[in-house]
Amino acid sequence: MAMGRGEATRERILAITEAAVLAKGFGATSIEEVIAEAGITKSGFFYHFRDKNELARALLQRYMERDDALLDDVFARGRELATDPLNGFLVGLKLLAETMADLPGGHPGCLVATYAYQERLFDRGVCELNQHIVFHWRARFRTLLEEIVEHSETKEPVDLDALADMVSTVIEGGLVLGRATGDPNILPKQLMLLRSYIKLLFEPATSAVH
Amino acid sequence: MAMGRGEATRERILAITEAAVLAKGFGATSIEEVIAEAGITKSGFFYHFRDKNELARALLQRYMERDDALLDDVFARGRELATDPLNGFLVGLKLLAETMADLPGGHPGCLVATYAYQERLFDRGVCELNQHIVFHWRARFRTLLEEIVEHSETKEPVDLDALADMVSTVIEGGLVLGRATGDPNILPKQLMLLRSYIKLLFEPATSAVH
DNA sequence: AGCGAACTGGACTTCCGGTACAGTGAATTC
DNA sequence: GAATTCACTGTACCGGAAGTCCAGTTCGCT
Repeated sequence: MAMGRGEATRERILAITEAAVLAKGFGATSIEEVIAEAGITKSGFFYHFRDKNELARALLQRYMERDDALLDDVFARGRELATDPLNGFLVGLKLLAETMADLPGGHPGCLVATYAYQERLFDRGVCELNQHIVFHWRARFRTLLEEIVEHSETKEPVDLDALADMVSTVIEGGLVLGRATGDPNILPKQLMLLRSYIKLLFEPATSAVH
Repeated sequence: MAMGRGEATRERILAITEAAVLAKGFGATSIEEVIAEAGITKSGFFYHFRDKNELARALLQRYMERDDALLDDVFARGRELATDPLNGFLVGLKLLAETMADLPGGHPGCLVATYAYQERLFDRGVCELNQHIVFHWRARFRTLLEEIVEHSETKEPVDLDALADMVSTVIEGGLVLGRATGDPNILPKQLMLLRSYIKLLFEPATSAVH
């Protein structure tokens, strides 16, 4: 990425802010501390972002792009390693769990959740972007699930949108519990339980012993 | 509850603050707006709470007690309506989903999650209480699950602590998604999917049509 | 009537978000 | 190489909110 001088500063501000926001929330992250760490002045900051809201939006945008790339990669690799869509999805979930487990200190948390619990702080644009991200997740996982149901039936009748949402639900919930307890292993374990559900739901019943 | 004059004011402050915190986060909730709504002065506020941190702790304490009472009730009723522990748990989950769905405007959100994403604002006592609540949930659901495994085996090998955590995970994740999208139905639906998992996991395979 | 709990009133400090605007060095363009 | 533009700096200021201090007041109970 060739970055101009301005772009590099903007990126530095975003990186510093993201760490701070995930560590202590958006409201508790002061512009002053960000500019102190970035080595710029307040005027410099407001040259790049009109206000804190614009910073929030840019941050969420950046977060979404990276998150998207990670999920693309994980589930594409899962699909490559497997012979059918169901197995691809299961491998993808396992890879995701491993990726989350391998992060030093655990996943730092999700900006979507951070924003969801501070909505009044933000303007409509930011809230809409947050909503869009969740719907984007839903569409992503639904696509994968639709490929699965073409090959195998579910043992219980389920709403595919809700099932797609369950992936996001488990990730968000796992992150909340992980943060609240300080245990980074909760998220990976929860992802493996979700995997177990998907497996039970789609795999033909085997009477085999484990 | 017979309340003294002081206790009533304290309770009023907590009720107003809880609504505000769930609506826009703790950082964005100013003491000034709380006292304005409560009709007291700043001095009056600081007579009851030393600082914002003590308010946070009292709020979380209150939240925990109510949450506890609700879960006690729901799963006790579930157990009464059913013949065995597994069915009792499944009915409890359904009752919980219905309770959440019946709340006007949906569940307002969970304070544990709110606090989890703003930890640096709080002192150790508050963070420890937050952690304690999650472990308390784990113990609660684990107890119920242990009764179930005494009667029926799981089809997949699962860690009971992780499975107990999954209830909290789905609730927290469902709330995050519900808040982010503005759709209060997500949480109930996710609870029903969790129910479906528990069912598949413990119920002997039936070849019956749904 | 008197005591203590539950406040009121007001003055003050610090920190932060945000505004305003004039100035400046480095790079790009003509 | 002069002009322009970008990417800032420096300074000064405002309003809101957390929090402190303390003196005074009202209410309920014994």
